[in-house]
Amino acid sequence: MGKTGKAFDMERLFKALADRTRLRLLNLIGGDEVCVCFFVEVLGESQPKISRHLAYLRRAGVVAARREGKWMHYRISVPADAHAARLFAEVRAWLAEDVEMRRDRERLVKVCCAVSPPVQLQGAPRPASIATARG
Amino acid sequence: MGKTGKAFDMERLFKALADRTRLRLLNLIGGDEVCVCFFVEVLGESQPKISRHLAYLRRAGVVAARREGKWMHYRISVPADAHAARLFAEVRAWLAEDVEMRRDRERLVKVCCAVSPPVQLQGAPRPASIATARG
DNA sequence: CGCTCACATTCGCCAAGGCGAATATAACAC
DNA sequence: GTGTTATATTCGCCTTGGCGAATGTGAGCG
Repeated sequence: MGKTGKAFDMERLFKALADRTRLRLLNLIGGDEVCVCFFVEVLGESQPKISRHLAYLRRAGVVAARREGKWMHYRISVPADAHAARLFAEVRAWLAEDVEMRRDRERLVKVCCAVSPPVQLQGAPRPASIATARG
Repeated sequence: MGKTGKAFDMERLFKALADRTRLRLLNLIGGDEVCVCFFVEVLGESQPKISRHLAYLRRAGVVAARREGKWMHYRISVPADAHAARLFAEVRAWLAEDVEMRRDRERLVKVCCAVSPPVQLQGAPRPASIATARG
């Protein structure tokens, strides 16, 4: 439950969705678990900016983080409330069809599968589903 | 189309939904056409506050207004974009189940059907569906 | 015309939050 | 311990937007 005692805070959810960078992040995560360094590389935004928006999404309860050594992986955290979950799924389906969002995902795949990735990404753990679909 | 040339501006939609007063207004409108004076009465907020939030919703393209003499009626304006429309329907279904939102609608019905309504509301045009279901 | 009613807008103030720049922290290597 | 890497947080500045209070506007009435 949120701080107000409600099952899920609608206002807080919509505030979290009311920013293009955060929508791009949610889109890049998709059904996977993605390392921060990929967000920075693919979106071409500063690392602190990415990190701040990820923190905002975490506070809103729509993503969760997992540490793996130096790296942090982010994944979608589906809301417990049924209506919130349906709505969230709707949002992600919409994102999946947006032009800019498609381009972002294409860049993510390209960066993940590159034979010689950017220097900053050498050794970074790849998103599972993309790395698997590599061959 | 929005100013950016996109079919529907997701960010703008979510900004419009990221405020409790605006969510309460959308909920009160429902599938109907409601006069501003009822919003003021039912929500117990100042008239300028209500009017400002209605203007915000209008700019975001989610409500439309119609003048009838001195009165202004607001109704939902369903987005043309299919994904936006589905998402918007999802939001309204969610609103319909929220406790505070239910209370608001009950107050609206009560005020509309009152034998001796508040002075400010005497002669105000009632929402069609509620007035019809009166008997 | 003036007056009133219903609503919209403007103004001044304040808090939330977006940004780049700098700094802090956590984990690993040595 | 030092140093480096990956990520998080803080700081100062600026814009957005919420609020109450005051004012503006448009429609009807006499």
